[in-house]
This record gives sequence, structure tokens and C-alpha cells, in this order.
Amino acid sequence: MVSIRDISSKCGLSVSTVSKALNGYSYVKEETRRKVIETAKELGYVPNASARALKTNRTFTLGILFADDQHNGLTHLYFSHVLNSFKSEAEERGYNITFIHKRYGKQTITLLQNCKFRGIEGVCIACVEPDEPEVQELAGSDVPVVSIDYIFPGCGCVLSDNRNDMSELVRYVHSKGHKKIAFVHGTDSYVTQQRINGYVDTMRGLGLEIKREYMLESLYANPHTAKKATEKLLRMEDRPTCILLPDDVSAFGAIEAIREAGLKVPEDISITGYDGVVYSQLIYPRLATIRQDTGRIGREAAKLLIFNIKHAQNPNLVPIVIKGELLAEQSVGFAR
Amino acid sequence: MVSIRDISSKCGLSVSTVSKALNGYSYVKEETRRKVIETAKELGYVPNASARALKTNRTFTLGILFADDQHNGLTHLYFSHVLNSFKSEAEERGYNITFIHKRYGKQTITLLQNCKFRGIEGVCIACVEPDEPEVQELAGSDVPVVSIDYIFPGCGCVLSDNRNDMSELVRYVHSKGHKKIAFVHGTDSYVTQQRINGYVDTMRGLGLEIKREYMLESLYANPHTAKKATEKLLRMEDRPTCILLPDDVSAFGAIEAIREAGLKVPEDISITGYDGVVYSQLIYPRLATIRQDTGRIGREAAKLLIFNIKHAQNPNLVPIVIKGELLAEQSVGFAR
DNA sequence: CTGAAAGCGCTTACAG
DNA sequence: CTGAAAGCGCTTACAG
Repeated sequence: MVSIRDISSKCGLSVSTVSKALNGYSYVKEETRRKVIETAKELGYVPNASARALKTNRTFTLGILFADDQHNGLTHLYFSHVLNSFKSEAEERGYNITFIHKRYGKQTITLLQNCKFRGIEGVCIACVEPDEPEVQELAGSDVPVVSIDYIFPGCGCVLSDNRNDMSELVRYVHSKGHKKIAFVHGTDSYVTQQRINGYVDTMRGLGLEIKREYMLESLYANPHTAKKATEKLLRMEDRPTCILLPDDVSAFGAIEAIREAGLKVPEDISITGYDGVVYSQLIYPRLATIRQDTGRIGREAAKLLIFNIKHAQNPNLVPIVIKGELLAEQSVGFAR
Repeated sequence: MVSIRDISSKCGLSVSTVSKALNGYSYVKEETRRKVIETAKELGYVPNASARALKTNRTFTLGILFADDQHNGLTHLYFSHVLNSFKSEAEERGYNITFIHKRYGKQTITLLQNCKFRGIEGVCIACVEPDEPEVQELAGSDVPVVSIDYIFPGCGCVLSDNRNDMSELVRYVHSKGHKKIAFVHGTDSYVTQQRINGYVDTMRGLGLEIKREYMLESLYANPHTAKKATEKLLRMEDRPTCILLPDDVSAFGAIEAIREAGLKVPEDISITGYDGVVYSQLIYPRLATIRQDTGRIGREAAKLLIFNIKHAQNPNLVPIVIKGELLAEQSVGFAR
């Protein structure tokens, strides 16, 4: 590997001058700079990130912590979109992306130790069990953290506008004449709380009855538990005319249950999804849903994290809320 | 940050002894080792990866190059699954994962330079425009490369068994009585070539006519171009009784075209997908398709890459072929 | 079994 | 504008 020293001897200059010329700092005679750069190219010089990091204490590396309760990880349709835009934005700003894990050779260390070890400058936490002690430790450490769809005290965060988006969804369904609106919600979490609040308050505001039996729990992104919940709702004497599902994948499960019951969407019963993944718009009937602006969520998260790295003494902790978009599609019909 | 030097002074030992004790090499008195480890824990010592890498020339970091022609990147359903298992396997073996890109601060460098700069030990190339000069440069360099679904000369690779899987699909469709089998294939690539070969040879072997008009090109993972191609096939006088699509996402486009033509799957026309993504089994009719073993593909790629890093002088370049699984589902009916 | 010394490749005050 | 020197935190022959 050719080093700065090779350039220096070839040019007859000191190592420090070469370093300055290469990095464009301080005063270096234009001619000298040109000669150095030319020689570097000629020799195929590539700097050594480890050496630089050791000296400057900067790695320009952001970590991603990314694992949901069902271990979908990267295959989670919603979060893979968020991650994708996070990555683009971060790379554009000169940062590298890596994944945080617990391995250290053949041993196991904590997530925080892994970050320290590798000199990771900041971490984006998404789609993770926030109650895990190691995640808490990381979020409470001096490593800047930005979370998505969850609030860690003292950390920046980007949130989708669950409460208001949910409210909009309920109002839309109501505008189609529905009064008996069931809500199959995800398991308990910050997001779920927000959505339940949006649902309950809006129902109340519209003067609609909130039936305890109309609110069922199901795992996120799990069509099977969603199917079960839907079946339960369909069996009720006074069954709902519309079912709100926790996400689009769950909606696929609901559709299956409805079809197996010999019913049709939206003629016999209406449903909605959540997230607005591409598949929800490729089926018939197209799914009424909330399309999350995953591009903005990821980009804002990257920007915020980088900002907070630069302003570690005075980070921006105000939640950034990203509004979703109602897709008023075919799976909601007029209530009869 | 507490360093090895802090431990050494606290213990009254030399830095070298501390290093040896911590790393478990060479002879260190058991008592000494215990004292060092205890003090390290007490002080909250975490090693410095940059310093170690600078000295040992090893980063234990694998790079991912990952961008398809349509810039789906991480959101590509098939490849995100492959990546997910690649990541698990690599991390279990003590390697870190990062993404390769062209940024160097505010400047742009080549992919190979980025790898050299960051000391990346090996790269997994997936879902990329293999003809790009920078990708070629990387694949032809001394950095070990493993590719997925593509063969770079001199590099290891993991391939799905496109030719045989395609053949199995055609034979399955034929077993249901279909003779007029159209093939909407993806744009030209290694994978496409293999599948076309599988299609053509099997059709021929079954004594079926191969109509030039039955073979149409469409972008991968693009429901819109697939829909267009399907519409074209449906308008033909002598239209096919079954259409093979390039992937499951495309199949969604085909289904739309068929529905809009007032026809039904599989009663009026049969279709198949490819890849076996989860959504293909959540719709009605469930999609007949080839389910790729993305878990194995990713794991084998990681294992192979790590093997080739360790055996750089004598790498394993024999393609690893991973068979898919035929899902004989509802979207193919009996030909009338 | 332990330690002194060199050095990985770079950056950066400091002096000139 | 240029250079000598120190040092980032670690590992590793080598000597004892």
C-alpha cells in the first residue's frame, strides 16, 4: 500500500507538507500542491481511514440498529424504505453506514461497546424493542441517537404523524357513511398508543360509539393474527361495516378472512391498511391506506443525526413529525 | 477514552503485557491476566478498532454493493431478504457490514478506492449494473468479491438455479395441460439468459411450439411494463393460455391487465410469478411461482466471501447454485 | 512469563 | 509557505 511517506520522498517534500497539500488545509504553494496531487495519482495513493480516524478521532460512520419484534429486520417493507433514504442522505453528506451488532470476534459485547469500539459517531434506532436494556443503555449514552417512531428521552426522533393520520383515516371512513368502525391495532408501543388515541378521540368527536369489542390486538406486519382478528369481528352479531388494520400486510390477512367468509370488499365490508406499501396499490380492490413518506422520514433522520453529532453540546431534541398521505382507495365503499 | 496505557499504569504492568493479556495470546501468568481483565472492566475499557486496524491491517469489515437498474436498492423485496441473511451470517462470524459508495467527504472516488480507503476486506455485489466500469474495476481488483446471480470472471458467486427452476415451472404448467405458454422475461442479463434457455429448451423438449410473439421483454420488478406486455398478449388472436412473468411484482401488473380485460385468473388464463415473495401467497388466487431460498443464498454468499478472504491465494471460484422451490399454487389452472 | 522498542499511516500545533 | 516532532492506541517481534 502506498502511503503519504512514499509521496513525500518521491516529491522531496516533508510528510507534513504532503498531508496539508492533500487535505487542502493551511497554506501550501499552488505549485507544490499540484505536484503532490499529481504524484499521489501517479502512485495510486489512497488514504488510510484507520490511520486518519486514530489521529482525528472521527470515523464519519453512522450505525443502524434495526430489528423488530418479529425479526423481519431489513425485510420489513416499511423500514427498508426508511433505511434506504437514510442511507442515501447520509452518504451524500459524506458519512458511511454500518450495522450495530453484539459481536466482538467470537465474543459478545453490548451494543454500546460495539459503537465505542468501532468509533461510530451516531446511531439511528428503528423498529426495535425499545425496552431492551442494551438499547436503553445506548439511547442513554453519550453517543448521539435518533430514533424513528419512538421517543427516547434525551434523543432526537422522527415520528410519523400517527395520531392525526389515524384521525384522518377515521374521518374519511366516516364520510363514506360508516359508523361501526372496528380497529385492529398492533401490540402496545408508542405508535400504537398514538393511533389508538387518534381513533378513540376522533370516534368520540364524531359522536360514534366506541365498542370495546371492536378494538382487537394483532401483531404488526402479521397477516395471520390479523386474519384471526378479522374472523372474530365477522362472527359478531353486530358486526362492523369497516375494519381498520394495523398495516397493509395485515390487511392482506383481513382480505383473506373476508373472502373465506363469502363476503366481498368493499361491497359487504370495507377495510383499510396503513403504511401504503407498493403492493397495497397493486391489488384489487386497491387498499385505502395511509401512505407514509418513508423518503422524508429517512432523510430527516439522517439530517437530524448528523446535526446532533455536530452539535453534541446542544442537540436538537424536538420531534420531527412527518405527515402521511391518505390514499382514499377502493377498499372503502359506502356503508349501507 | 480509557486506553491500554491506563490499564498498564493502574496495574503496574507494561503496555505489551496488558495487550497480550487482553487478547489471550502468548504466555501470560493466569493471575496477571485476571488482574488486567478485571481492571479493564473496572475502568470501562473498550479497545479502539482504528488503532488495531492500523497495526494489524485487518478491519473485519465486509462491503455491500447493492443497487439495481431501477434504484430499488434496499427496498427490493428479493434482495433485502438476501442481504438480511448475509448480514446475520457475517456478523455471527465476527464481521461487520457496511455499504460501498462513491463518496469521499465532498468528493467522489471510485468504488474500489472507497474499499481501499476504508480497508474493506471483501465485497458482496448484488443486484447491480454489472457493466458499469467501476463495478468491473472492483470485480477485477485484488479485493475479494462474491456476486449474486451474476458471474464475474475470477470472482466467487452464488447463483439461483434459474435454468432448472424455469424448466420446472414450464413443466408444471405443461402438466396442467397448457401448450400456449407465453414468457414475459426481464431485460437482458445473466439471469434472464438462463431463464430464457430454460424456457426454450424445455418447451422444445416437450414438443411445444415456441412462438416469437409469445416472448416479450419487461423490466424486472415493474408492474407497469408487465401490465403492458400482458395487455399485448391478451389482444393477440391466438392468445396464450398461460403467461410466465419475470417476478411476483410483475405478476401483480399482469393480474391487473387480466382483470381489466374482463378475464379471470385462473379460469380464463393462468399466470406464474417468480421469487416467491410473501405477498404472492397472501392474495387470491395465490400465485404459482418459484420461491427462492433467499436465506441460503445470503448465508452461502457470506460464507464464501469470508472463505475467499482467508484463502486469497486460492479462492473458491466454483459457482454455488441454490435451487428454488416450485409453489404449485392457484394461479395456474387446467387449460381448457 | 514480562517489558522496551519500533512502527502501522496519518494530522497538527509549533517553529522557522 | 515548509518541515521536524510528537502522538493517536494498538500489536508484535525481540530480548531478557
